[in-house]
Amino acid sequence: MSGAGESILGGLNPAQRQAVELLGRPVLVIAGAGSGKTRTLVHRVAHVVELGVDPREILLLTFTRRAAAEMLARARQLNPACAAVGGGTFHSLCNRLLRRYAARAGLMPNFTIIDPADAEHLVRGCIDELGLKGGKDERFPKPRTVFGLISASRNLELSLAELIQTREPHLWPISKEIERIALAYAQAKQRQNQVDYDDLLFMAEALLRDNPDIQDDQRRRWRHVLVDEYQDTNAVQARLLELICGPGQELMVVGDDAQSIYRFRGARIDNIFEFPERFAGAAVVKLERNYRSTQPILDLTNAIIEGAGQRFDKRLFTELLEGPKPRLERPRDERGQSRLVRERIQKLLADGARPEDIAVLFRAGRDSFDLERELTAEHLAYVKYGGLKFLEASHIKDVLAHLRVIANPLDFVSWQRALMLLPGVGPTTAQQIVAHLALAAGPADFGPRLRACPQGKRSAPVRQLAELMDELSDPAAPPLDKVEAALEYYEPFCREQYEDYPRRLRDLEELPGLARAFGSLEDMLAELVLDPPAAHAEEMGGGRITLSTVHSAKGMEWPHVFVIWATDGRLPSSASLDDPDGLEEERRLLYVACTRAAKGLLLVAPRESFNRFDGARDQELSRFLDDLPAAVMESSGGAVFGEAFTRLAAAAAPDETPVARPVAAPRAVKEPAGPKVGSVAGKMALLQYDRPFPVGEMVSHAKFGRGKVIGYRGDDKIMVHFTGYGLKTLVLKFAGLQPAQ
DNA sequence: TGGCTTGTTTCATGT
DNA sequence: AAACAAGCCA
Repeated sequence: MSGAGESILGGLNPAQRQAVELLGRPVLVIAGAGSGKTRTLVHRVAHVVELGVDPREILLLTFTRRAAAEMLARARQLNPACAAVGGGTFHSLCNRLLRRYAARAGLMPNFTIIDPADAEHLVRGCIDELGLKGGKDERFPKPRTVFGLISASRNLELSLAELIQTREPHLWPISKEIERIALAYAQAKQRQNQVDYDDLLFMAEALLRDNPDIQDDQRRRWRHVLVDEYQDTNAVQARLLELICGPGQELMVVGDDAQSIYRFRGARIDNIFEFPERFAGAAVVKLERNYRSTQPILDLTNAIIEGAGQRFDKRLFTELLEGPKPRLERPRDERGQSRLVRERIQKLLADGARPEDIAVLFRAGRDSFDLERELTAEHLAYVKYGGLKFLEASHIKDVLAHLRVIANPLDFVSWQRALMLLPGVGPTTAQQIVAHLALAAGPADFGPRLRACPQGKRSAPVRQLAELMDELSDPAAPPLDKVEAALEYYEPFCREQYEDYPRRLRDLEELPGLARAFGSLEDMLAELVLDPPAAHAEEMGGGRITLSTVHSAKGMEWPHVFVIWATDGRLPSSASLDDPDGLEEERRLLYVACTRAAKGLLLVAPRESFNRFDGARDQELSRFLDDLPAAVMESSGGAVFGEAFTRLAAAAAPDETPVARPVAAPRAVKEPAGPKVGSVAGKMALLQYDRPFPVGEMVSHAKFGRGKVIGYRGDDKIMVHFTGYGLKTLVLKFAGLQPAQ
């Protein structure tokens, strides 16, 4: 065994090796971006299997199912026995627990899991039911807003009243009504045997907390627990971990506070900081050596994160010194951006890069629409992650609705959806039919009841639906057969309803392939809701460029990365500009985006964007890039600072005819042109008078020796790249720098 | 009355 | 793109 063990540990650096081998106490691994975090987790799994631990007693909790699958595949390569390791997300673990102990959790075992879109439907139903529509003039908040509050209140574990006061103060007068909706929503879920994402966590927590025998059972079941992306867990998830992991079990959590990007969903960076208190005797291991990126890329990312209030101090360093500097390009507009990115991609491909080596990252799903058009026109194949999900597309939901009512006959939301597809059936008629169906004893009863109700007697389409239900309710039929029956039934509706039906029918073709993997309809639906496949995910291996939101790109890396829309208002998103904590998260988001790059990084920030209301609007460079030292980036117009200067000059010069800007009253917009220009001018002054060492010059420091001035941060700090110590930010007043020859 | 059509509005991030 | 409101028609 020692031979194999050696080979597993062989390629690890000392810190990684320590994390892999440390047993007998809880371990917190602080893993900087690209520091071999996944490698460490995978090797630890394989290592303990080598030591003789039964792989079925190992639990690997990750942020997405995709991450779990990838890690387990890698572990299997090290040792085939790792195939039996248990892996998944907190949500999927909770799902399994709740199905197994449904009765004791107060559920029926065939409960359906609803996604936020379903939840909003339910909430809308509750608002109607309570008669809260509001009069002519007064507008009641949208279901989306109300559900957002309900979910936030649960994730942050604050009362609705508190949340409304701080987050949506204008809704304060109707907070009582919102509380009534929240209650009605909870009751509706219970009546319909449904569970939302938040319920999965809280109900599993209650199950473990209130049933010591189940908790013991879990604690005995898992000898080893490993948790990835711990910085993005929320309060319940941390408590669940405490419930599952007692003394005597081996626990390792891995995270990076600089990469926490799910605050909006209740993630607590503090879970990391509190780990040593909550798990007594914990050891902390830091992984600081970066294996992914070249030094020029790290110089940029270190500079970006420098401005954040980081608490676990890490110094990322690498030995990959060679490589081009990250570049910044400022095309005129979105089309220019798309063309530029497309051309650079074609150049990379011509130079021998593979499509799968290239990724384009962005803040929001829609930020890539124009680029997608450009890539499609040039026949460049891509996969897109994030944004609209496969499951959220209405045609997919339509088909699944028919299957969901079979799995859970109480799922009236799905009934409503299925019925409203029929010609002549709108909300009211659907409601009437549902009233008849609610009396059904089970799926086998649906067909007869549909035929017997008044609408069924009159309408041929309703009778067709009845036939489908007869077919679907056969308990012996495998999920695949049911999916195919539902697809066959739905196809004509799809052709009828959607102009772009060929694309949608192609999407639907994915379903049978997914169904094959599952033994029961319930399992299939649950997995599908918890881990929706990426849109247009066609067969792998064909070699496709990746398009991804920054969130979905977490944990991934590519040799060549493009970050598009690096402008103020997109990244940072305009929605977070007035919230300092939200803004901090935007900075980390840009950090995560840039640290995905191994060799090449290109940031693109169009100079203007167009939208229907305001016409063309000038776009400022993202504030996180604007205040960066010039030397960490190259841009086509020279240094970044030159960029700002060009802008200043352009603003001062009376431009051509004031371009067709709508005369209609502009909406109240922040950032009037004046002060912004003023601040740029202020910067120029600083450069001249307050910055004693020119960028690019060599300086010397008592402790760090010789280094090159990379740039300044604000008025009082200087950034210097020291030979042997890497990039440092020093307070000018105290640094005692001397010019060096 | 209820369903359907048309125009308007709005749109992070994701388990 | 899809949800919503308003107005039209059976």
